[in-house]
Amino acid sequence: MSQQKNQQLEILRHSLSHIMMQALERLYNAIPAVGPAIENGFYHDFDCERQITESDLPKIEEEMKKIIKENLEIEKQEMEIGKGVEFLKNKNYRYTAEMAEDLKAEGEIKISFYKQGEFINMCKGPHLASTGKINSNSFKLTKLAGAYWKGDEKNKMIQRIYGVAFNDRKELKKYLKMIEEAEKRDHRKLGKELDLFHIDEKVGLGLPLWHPKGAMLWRLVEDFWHQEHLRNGYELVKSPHIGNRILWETSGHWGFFNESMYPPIEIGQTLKEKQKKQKVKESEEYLLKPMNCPFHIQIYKNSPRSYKELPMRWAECGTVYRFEKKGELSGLTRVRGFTQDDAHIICSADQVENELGRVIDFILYIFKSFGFDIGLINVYLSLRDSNKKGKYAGDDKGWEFTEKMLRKAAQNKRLNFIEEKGEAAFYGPKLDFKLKDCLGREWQCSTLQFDFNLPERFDMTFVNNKGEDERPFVLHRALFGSFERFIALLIEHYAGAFPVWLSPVQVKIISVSESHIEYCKKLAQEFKEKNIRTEVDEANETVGNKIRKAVQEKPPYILVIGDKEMNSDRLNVRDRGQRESREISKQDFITEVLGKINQKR
RNA sequence: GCCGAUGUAGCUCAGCUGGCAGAGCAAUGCUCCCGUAAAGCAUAGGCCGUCGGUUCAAUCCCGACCAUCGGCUCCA
Repeated sequence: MSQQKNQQLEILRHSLSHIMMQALERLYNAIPAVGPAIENGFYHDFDCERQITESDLPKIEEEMKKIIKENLEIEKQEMEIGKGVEFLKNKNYRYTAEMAEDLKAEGEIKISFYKQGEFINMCKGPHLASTGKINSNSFKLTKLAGAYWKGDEKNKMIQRIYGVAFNDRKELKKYLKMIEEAEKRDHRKLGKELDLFHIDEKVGLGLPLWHPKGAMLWRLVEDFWHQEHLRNGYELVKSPHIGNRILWETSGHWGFFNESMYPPIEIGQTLKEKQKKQKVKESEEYLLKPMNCPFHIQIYKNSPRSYKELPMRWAECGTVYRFEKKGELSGLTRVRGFTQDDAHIICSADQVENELGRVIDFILYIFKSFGFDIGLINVYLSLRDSNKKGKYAGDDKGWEFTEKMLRKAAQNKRLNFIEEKGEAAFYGPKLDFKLKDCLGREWQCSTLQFDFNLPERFDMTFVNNKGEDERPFVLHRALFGSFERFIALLIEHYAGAFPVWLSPVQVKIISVSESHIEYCKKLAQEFKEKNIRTEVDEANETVGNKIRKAVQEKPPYILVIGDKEMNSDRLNVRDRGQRESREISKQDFITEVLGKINQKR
């Protein structure tokens, strides 16, 4: 779509948001808060005594259509800011009034209002010329939500209604159909259908259990990860799941990360002693690790280091635990125990630039290997919000330097990134790569974090070529982010139809009748010895039914084995996505499958 | 954690205004021995998310809690 058309659509959506607000005011005397255009539609926040429910949406839509039909002219008016604030206060538009006051505090002199019929509110605009410009069939109110005023959970929660909007009914229908299709790719749905994983209440929320096929998928991803890291000059390290409180106090997690950490485990007695309520003799507190970095740093500190050893690139698939709020948990994309494909690069100041570049290249290579086009990935440079200094460790100078270096690295690699204030980690700025799930929600996967704080806190040093102690930098980076999240996005990306090298079952063999089962098993064994993952369906069912079930499991190849195959070296292959089968010699088939396995890029 | 919706068999879902809980698939057994998207018969499977309340009687009405889903906040 052209940029101009996009802008027009954005204006239409924004105007619709005002129309919805007008309807809400007419029907329920609601007080407006913010109401922007968003991707595919709009929303409007409002405060209202009545709790709006789903059953109210048709009525609101109807009122909106009435406003469209009234064809009210939308006019812009300007006011001196003091007068504007007064005006809004008189209307009891307390949220908009507060925003106007904020603008005033920032030194704004004038503010603009948009008026349509009896409805008038402060707004930057632009808007359509009149409400009648909108096609009544081109929008739909989709969902209700609560939202904190100004996005701060300390503030009051007000109500929000989302809508989707397009130029006409056809586009709207197309979009709704697309969403319906996308929902079929949902990893939570496919995880069940393909028997990959489940989350068990008895085990705990946000702690997924991987079934054999899911665990195989994980293993394949991890094997690839491992191989590529060795090729890229990394070494592996390994660390435990819990660490002494002192470690976390040193790292700063004890103070800066305590909202996301599980409370400590008291050590100094057994469970049995605790159950008997015996007194603890010597108590130590251990914490489940929310990050791997302090362990890697302790490995570094285990012996004196020389500049000749740098850079060190230490990687670990480390399982970490974070106590996420219940309402934030979601399938595999947001869990409480997850495995990061973590690595720490410890280097000197003059090596930083090169190392940052190498990591960016590695990230892009990994995405490409799993079929994610760079165009699908949103890149963010997450910076400190210098107004909220309590949230961050370290001095201004360090932040300025690291932010500058990271920005430069991203620019050098020609990344199309967006800068976001207030999104940095507590110990440094980061470059985040986010993928969209089937419903268009963004999830951070790769991250490259530039840390100048932990080296300080842990007093990391190396001896430079002048024989002096020097402080290294630490780059934290994850390519997948977490296996759980990345695999979730992989499942959705491929809609469960994984490329041959990633398929948990590559070849599904179906026996025509009882007499062929033995041969099928023999064939399967032969494939397995060639490292082709094979499964036989020997059920007492018709071929048609077994085909049907096999197709639902989405293996790349289905073989139907009967007399014909048993008495020759030919195989009958049905490729995924094809309704027609083909014939091929066994040898050629094996060569073909092995070729596909090696084809991963 | 907050706002809203939802919760019936392993899965997908029926179940009207309160009156003994239903189907298909899957499972198990038997029959059939079959060539590219559902063979036949039979059996088993339920604390209707949990706990309270109202009622002669609750899957159904009310309340609390738990979980899931969509948002908010937070985040890999």
